[in-house]
Amino acid sequence: MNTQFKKGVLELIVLLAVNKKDMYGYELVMEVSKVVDVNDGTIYPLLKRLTNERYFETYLVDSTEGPARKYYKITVLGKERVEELRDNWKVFANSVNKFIKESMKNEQK
Amino acid sequence: MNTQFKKGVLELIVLLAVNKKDMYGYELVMEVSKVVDVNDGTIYPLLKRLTNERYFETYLVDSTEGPARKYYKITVLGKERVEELRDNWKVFANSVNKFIKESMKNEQK
DNA sequence: GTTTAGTACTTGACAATACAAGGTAGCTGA
DNA sequence: TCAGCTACCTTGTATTGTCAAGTACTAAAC
Repeated sequence: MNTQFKKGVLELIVLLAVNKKDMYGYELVMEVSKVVDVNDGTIYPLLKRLTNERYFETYLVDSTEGPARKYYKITVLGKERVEELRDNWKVFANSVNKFIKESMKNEQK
Repeated sequence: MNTQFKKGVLELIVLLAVNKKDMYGYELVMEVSKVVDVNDGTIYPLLKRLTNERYFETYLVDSTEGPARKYYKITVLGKERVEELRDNWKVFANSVNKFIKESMKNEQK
């Protein structure tokens, strides 16, 4: 998996996941891993940052399977951020795809 | 424009452009700018890196409009790299798009 | 003939983000 | 009790893009 492609996109994926439903860190690692390979040491600092930036709020819930789970819940600000990033991504991905198509028309032999 | 999205993709775009035809640095800055906002101070170091990694070869051509132009020409290794990155990008972009679609189905109100 | 605008490239300090590796600690079942 | 899973967190490092500054060449305007 190309590490560089992930830059910035992980934030979008995490926001999208939490936007769908409240999730705890470990659960998010599993969920996000379905889409892109990701290390848990990448997710936790990201969650912290997004919480600091007021996109998430957190609450603890006891678990019978281990230590308490820290759940992340999206805020109004977070919802705005999801939309912003989602739009940015679409525009970006479309321009890249367009450029790829055009450059495949006449490659050098 | 989201800076982070660009990471890694810029390499693909530059490779695609040079794969299409030999180009000089300044020309590439203009060409790539059509797709994504980019700083010329970003492109030149990237070209140097890609040349060091044997994806490009270079040659100088005099110009009547300023200093000599350093042209970049793609190598066999570079062509392989283009294909690899292009495939990686497609897989990556598709998974992200799929995840976006799925998460839009049932967002939290 | 000197200034100006545009072309062309380089360098170095900096910021953001992902990864690897490591640590802490709770719970369950053998 | 201790192995294995769950759950969370931190630190050091590498990669890559940005920004700012600078060098230098040419043509055309003045």
